[in-house]
Amino acid sequence: MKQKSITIYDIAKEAGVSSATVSRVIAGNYPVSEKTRKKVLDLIDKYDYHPNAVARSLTKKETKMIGFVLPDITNPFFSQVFIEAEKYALTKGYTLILCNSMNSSEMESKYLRILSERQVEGMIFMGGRINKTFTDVVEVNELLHVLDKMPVVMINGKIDGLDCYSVRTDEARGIELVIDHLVSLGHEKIGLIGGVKGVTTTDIKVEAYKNLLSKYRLTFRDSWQIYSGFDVQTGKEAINQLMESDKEELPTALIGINDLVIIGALKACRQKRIKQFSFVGFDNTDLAKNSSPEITSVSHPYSELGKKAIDLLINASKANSQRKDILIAPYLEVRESSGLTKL
Amino acid sequence: MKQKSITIYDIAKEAGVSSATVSRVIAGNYPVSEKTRKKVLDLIDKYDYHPNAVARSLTKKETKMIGFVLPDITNPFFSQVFIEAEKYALTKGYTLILCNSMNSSEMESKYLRILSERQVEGMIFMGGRINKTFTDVVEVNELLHVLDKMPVVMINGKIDGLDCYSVRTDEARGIELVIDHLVSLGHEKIGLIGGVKGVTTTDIKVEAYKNLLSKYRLTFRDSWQIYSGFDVQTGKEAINQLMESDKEELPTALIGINDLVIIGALKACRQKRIKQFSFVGFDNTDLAKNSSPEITSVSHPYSELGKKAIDLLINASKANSQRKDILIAPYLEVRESSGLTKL
DNA sequence: CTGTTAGCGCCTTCAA
DNA sequence: TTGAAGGCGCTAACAG
Repeated sequence: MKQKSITIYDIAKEAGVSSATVSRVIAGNYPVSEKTRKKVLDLIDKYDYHPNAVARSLTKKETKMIGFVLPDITNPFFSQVFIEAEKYALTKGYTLILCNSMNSSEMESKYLRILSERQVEGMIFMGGRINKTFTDVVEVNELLHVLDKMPVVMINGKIDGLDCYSVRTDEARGIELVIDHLVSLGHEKIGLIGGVKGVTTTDIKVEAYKNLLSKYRLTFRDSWQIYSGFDVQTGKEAINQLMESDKEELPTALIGINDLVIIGALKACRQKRIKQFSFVGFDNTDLAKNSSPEITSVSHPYSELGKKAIDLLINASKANSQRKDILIAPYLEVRESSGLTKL
Repeated sequence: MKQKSITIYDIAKEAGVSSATVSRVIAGNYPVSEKTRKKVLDLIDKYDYHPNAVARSLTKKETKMIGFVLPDITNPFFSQVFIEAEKYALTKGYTLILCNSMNSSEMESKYLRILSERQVEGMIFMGGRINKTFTDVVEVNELLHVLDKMPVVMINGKIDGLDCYSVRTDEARGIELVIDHLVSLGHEKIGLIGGVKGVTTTDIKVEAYKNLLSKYRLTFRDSWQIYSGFDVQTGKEAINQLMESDKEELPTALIGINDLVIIGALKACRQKRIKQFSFVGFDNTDLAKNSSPEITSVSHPYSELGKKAIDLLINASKANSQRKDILIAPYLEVRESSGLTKL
């Protein structure tokens, strides 16, 4: 392996033209006579020549690379957005660099530096520091430095006072979809489990939940809205806590802050042989589809989120007329779990 | 945004030294007087200067980038390896470029070209063309071109006659772990469902399965080994097919080619109210853990696979003494599903 | 339509 | 211990 790589000069010399001409043939942006064009193309083919993107980046001061920072790509919630962004970026000639911060602020900082050194043309953030309601000053400062050099898009997150683009799922609308669905099935007592107070996505959902109950004049009990967390275990805990409250006044349907919480809740109910709840999850991950019973879930507009994020970055320099904040509606994927109790 | 970026020259000028000296301070590989060193470092700090990795790559002819090509990062089987590789690469100063081929040969080819142009120092392949038992000539030729320029590692796949590195899970050993486990639970009639004949991972498992049954003198029926596919639906189909065969001679335990197939099988059994099988999956994805019942599954050595792949690439140029093929043992994650039938 | 020239930002001899 | 100079491979004026 490792043969000396051939350059634009080698092609030029053998074709009896200058390197500039070869460059023009490749770029196709300036006129070249058909004859020399063909000669050059033949040689390019003969030697299987490929232009060196590093050299090109240095000259043109554009790398066609975008950094994508998220906590953990094994989480389908992130990977589904990422993959859509990648596919779309490819069609636009951009390459993404995925950076898994593993929820570590240090790793996130390290990646910020690396991406910056590698001269990416923009960064996309999803999860991590952009989802804290109370933000860390040092972390925000790092982002400010980045913003000095390139455009930034935040997906499903936002930090106040940071002048960057954002693309978000309209989660309040998601909760509305769920409640409409449950009400149409006859439910009037609806609970919300999971999440952590102070995390943006939780706060938005809880607020929407309360507003809608009030708007629809549905019953509300403090004990029906249970903060617990984001994983399976906390879903179980939420059920335990719920069942310890007044048995006379239990909800008939439960909305989960995400699918995992619902999976936990289902497990707890199965163990305790409880069959009195209908369930709706959030995120529409593969877990929802493959669970038994299959879980009705709010689906983020994954494809749109990914594409819009890329579009915003690519067009950031051109039109500063474009909207900086984009809100996209989710949709409801109805499956078995929301029809468990017949009312 | 987009301020003119400062260079090594700006630092040099203000420090009253040459750019070479600044370069030396940064690299730290040549002696520099303590006084100028400090002066330079102070300025670097003052201007928050970061060296331009693109320019460095061009001069040093090393990009510290590695391409990682796989079919679909939303599949946890791939993402778990990728993330381990990424974490490890980071500690070695390398950045990975993830390329999702979406099982499209065209996209895979396109990415090969892009990675090559971007001057990555090596490529890792997982899934896709490297898993076909019968290989496409054109596809192999493309890989040969790549091999001319850089080292290549294949994870859990191999193409004969291609001189590249490989890291694989010892899947035959995985099947042995499963059968040992099932035998220890008293099973003597064991089936294997899922997969497609001609796909390497299927072939390896089926062969190991047959060998071990014969070695342990366990009953074998042709109807107990059912090719069907790799997803939930095909798992259901396998059960349907199995139940149409001689009812007197059914297995008591079923091994799945992967977790999804077992999830499908569990669904089918629940629908038909069949309770006569124990189940073991393969891959140990989050689906296995979060399913009900939780699925016993063979876990790939995800972390080792990822790390070894990176190590092989990084050391490819140095020691050609290292082994080119590495086989790593999987382990069994025992959960509920293998204990469903008491014998 | 085509060649010449001057960088892009950095590293690495070679000389001092 | 330091500076000058050349070059990595390509592109973008500027001439012609």
